[in-house]
Amino acid sequence: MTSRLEALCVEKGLKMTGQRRVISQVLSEADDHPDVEEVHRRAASIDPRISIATVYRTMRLLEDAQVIERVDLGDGRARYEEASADHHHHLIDTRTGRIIEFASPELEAMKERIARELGYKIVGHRLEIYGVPLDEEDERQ
Amino acid sequence: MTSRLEALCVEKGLKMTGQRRVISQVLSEADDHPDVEEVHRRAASIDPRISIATVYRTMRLLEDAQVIERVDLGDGRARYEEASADHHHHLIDTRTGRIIEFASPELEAMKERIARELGYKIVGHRLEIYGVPLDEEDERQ
DNA sequence: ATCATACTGAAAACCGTTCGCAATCCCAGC
DNA sequence: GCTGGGATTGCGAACGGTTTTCAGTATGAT
Ligand SMILES: [Mn+2]
Ligand SMILES: [Mn+2]
Ligand SMILES: [Zn+2]
Ligand SMILES: [Zn+2]
Repeated sequence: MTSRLEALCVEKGLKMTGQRRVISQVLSEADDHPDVEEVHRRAASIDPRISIATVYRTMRLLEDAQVIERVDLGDGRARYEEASADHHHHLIDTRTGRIIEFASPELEAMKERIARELGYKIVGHRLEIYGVPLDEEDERQ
Repeated sequence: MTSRLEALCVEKGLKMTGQRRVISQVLSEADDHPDVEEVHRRAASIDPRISIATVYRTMRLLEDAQVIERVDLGDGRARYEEASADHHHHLIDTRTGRIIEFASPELEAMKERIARELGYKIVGHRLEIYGVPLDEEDERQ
């Protein structure tokens, strides 16, 4: 079965190896924001011969090919998600680690305006919100 | 001469050593966003006996005491600035590395509103904009 | 001044990530 | 189908920023 990301890779002319096929499948099936170790864990459960070095290399390859996107959530490691047409940001529940995605055209417009007023054209940006559920806000850590 | 940050440290009850005094002075005089190595370089030019390990330890101490704030600008290392009453964000010129500070109450309010709508109370957030000067936007890398 | 305690410097450990290298794989061309 | 050569892999070593360990030193309350 050829996965969504595998098709994308072929389309972009990348050489398809067994490892890349497995990693593409793992990423196609993921609906979260796994880090490299987690991708490796999932890939290894399909084919245990895959090394972590290859996962690192493949993530970079796929990122460069714009098949996936790197997400920096402030914990020391890189997380990834499938590249998608709809740009969004993340709200991280600091109690549970749960990640909620959100998009806000108004916010994007405002950020655009701020940059323009400073004399700049935006080439990239980053926004994350860390929060706790409203109904638990008075609970002790 | 006791620096602004040194006074703050004393106020917070931190034991004042020669090293902490020098690092406090360096940070008081800084008007940029130095990383640990840069702080160490500046501190060592005042007292060459200061080790980088002590700078790392002191930065963490001052951060925990909320005397300074850690800034993550996406290059792999931590940068710091004096903690100040006025919250702000950074626009990074990707051509020169120049950092421009900005604040936007509207943007803060919007972010507050987004979190509330998702059922969350904000405990922290991060926003950086990467850009190039408007009048150079068509120049090649 | 004394002394317990906190702090320091130097080196080692750490952690996520990249690299060097020899062995292996992929696939375009036959 | 088979083959050859360039790309890819697995492994371990190296990397860069940061933290820790530990023996020696400085601090500040008494
Ligand atoms: Mn996402
Ligand atoms: Mn700043
Ligand atoms: Zn955005
Ligand atoms: Zn803000």
